[in-house]
Order: sequence, then C-alpha cells, then structure tokens
Amino acid sequence: MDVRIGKALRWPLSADPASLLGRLVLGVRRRGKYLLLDLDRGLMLVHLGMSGSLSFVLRPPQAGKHDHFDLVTTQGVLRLNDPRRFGAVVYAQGEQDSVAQKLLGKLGMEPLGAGFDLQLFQSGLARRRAPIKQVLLAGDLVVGVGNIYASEALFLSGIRPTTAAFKLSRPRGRHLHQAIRDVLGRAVEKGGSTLRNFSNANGEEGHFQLESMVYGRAGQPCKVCETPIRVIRQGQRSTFFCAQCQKP
DNA sequence: AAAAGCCCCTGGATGC
DNA sequence: TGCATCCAGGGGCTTT
Repeated sequence: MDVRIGKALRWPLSADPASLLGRLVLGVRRRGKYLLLDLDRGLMLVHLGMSGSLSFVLRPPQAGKHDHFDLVTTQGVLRLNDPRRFGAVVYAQGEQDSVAQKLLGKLGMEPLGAGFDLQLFQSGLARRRAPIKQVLLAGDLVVGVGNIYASEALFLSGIRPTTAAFKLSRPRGRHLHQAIRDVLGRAVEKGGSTLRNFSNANGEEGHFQLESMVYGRAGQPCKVCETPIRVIRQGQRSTFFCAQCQKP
C-alpha cells in the first residue's frame, strides 16, 4: 500500500507515509467507531468522525476539496472524504502502542455480539452518578451508542435521559441493555441514519431516521401517546424524549 | 475517579 | 444577495 495525505485530519498520521509504502493490509476489524486495518507490521486506525466517508475510487479523480487521505492498494484506492475533518487516520506499531492505547484503551463493551454482558452493564450503571444519556454517549461502558441511538434506546426502554444512571432499577437497566441491542441492530439493518448527506461507500443513504421515535422530532407528537416530543441540551448535544412515555 | 465544559472544523439552514 | 447566528451522526482534553 501507499499513503497520500492532503489537509490534516484530527491528528497526525504519526508515521512517515513513505515508510508505509509496500506494507500489506492483512485484515480489517472494528472497535467501537474505529476501523482497524491490520498490516504486516503495525496497524492503522481510521475514524470517520461526524462527516467522514470512505469509498473505493477505481480510477481516482483529482482529489477534491475534502478528500484528505488515499490508501493506494492493489484492489483500488480507498479514499477518505471528510468535510468537517473530525475524522482521523493514525498509524500505530501495535495495539499496545501508546497512540493506539490512547484511542482504544478505555473503550467499553461492544453492544452487538456476545460480549455485551448484562451484569457488567448493570454494575457500570450503578457506579455512575451522571445522567444516563451521557453515560451511554461516553463510550467507556458501552461503545457505538451515538447521539441518535442514545435517545432512541432510552425511549424504547421508557427511561428519562436525565435520570442518574445509578438510580435505574435492575429491571430498567435490563430493558435498556436490550433496547440498545435492538436499536443498533435495527439501525444496522436499515443502513444507518441519513441526516444531511450521509451515505455509505456505495453512495446509498440510510433509512433508520424514517422510523425514529424521538430523534429529530421536537414538537411532533409521540408515536405512542401523542404528547409533543421535547428536546433538551445535555453536554452540548441535543437529547429528544417523550415526557409521558419516559419516566425519571 | 468521575463529571462537566471546551474545543477541533466546515457547511447548511435560518433569520434579519 | 449578504451577513450573522445557530446547529450538526464524535470524542479527546482540560478543568472542576
């Protein structure tokens, strides 16, 4: 592979691109919202931030304004486009490398798959005094629950986003655990949520937002009880909820 | 140790 | 049409 870099992303690559020339990509994994490319020596961590997208360009046109990174492989050129530049491409010698640890070291459980242990989730909640919405977003208990799906999972489990995590009863914690799996599983099926112009590598939009119960629906009637959906700010992010269906 | 705020950056929507 | 303001799928860092 060969690496070509345009305007800086969130962090420096932390390696000389020339030193990566000829390196082999042996496999691809995911951890939280990080994409991990395993190389024959070291690995690359890729994050799309809020506005990033990756796509293969077969005969690469001239890099556009927001094309920041090309990974040139024998299978084609993988190009990262990211208008907002919150994304990242970082090289690390290995997973124990400090640069990798800094980004991956405190990540919580993967919500899909067998590793999402209910007991660990419950005990994690019991240790946090912060509002449950922010505990979900923080990513050190469970990963992958972003701003849209945090609101949605809390609606599905009938929990008010402002409720302190440790105050949730065991049954409510269990419902939330299940709701996270349900919401994320469903979102993956639907190809994610397209707000503004998100699309996948094939240019296809997601459709989850069409069935969103609360996210982006401020002032509109709750789909269950018709109470107007409310929006509040938590940690500089919008939170949507139904005050009737979601109890403190 | 945990929680709360701040900030990175660009572009689109809205309001005057 | 122009300009100011606000808001946005994330998350690391610094300060309380």
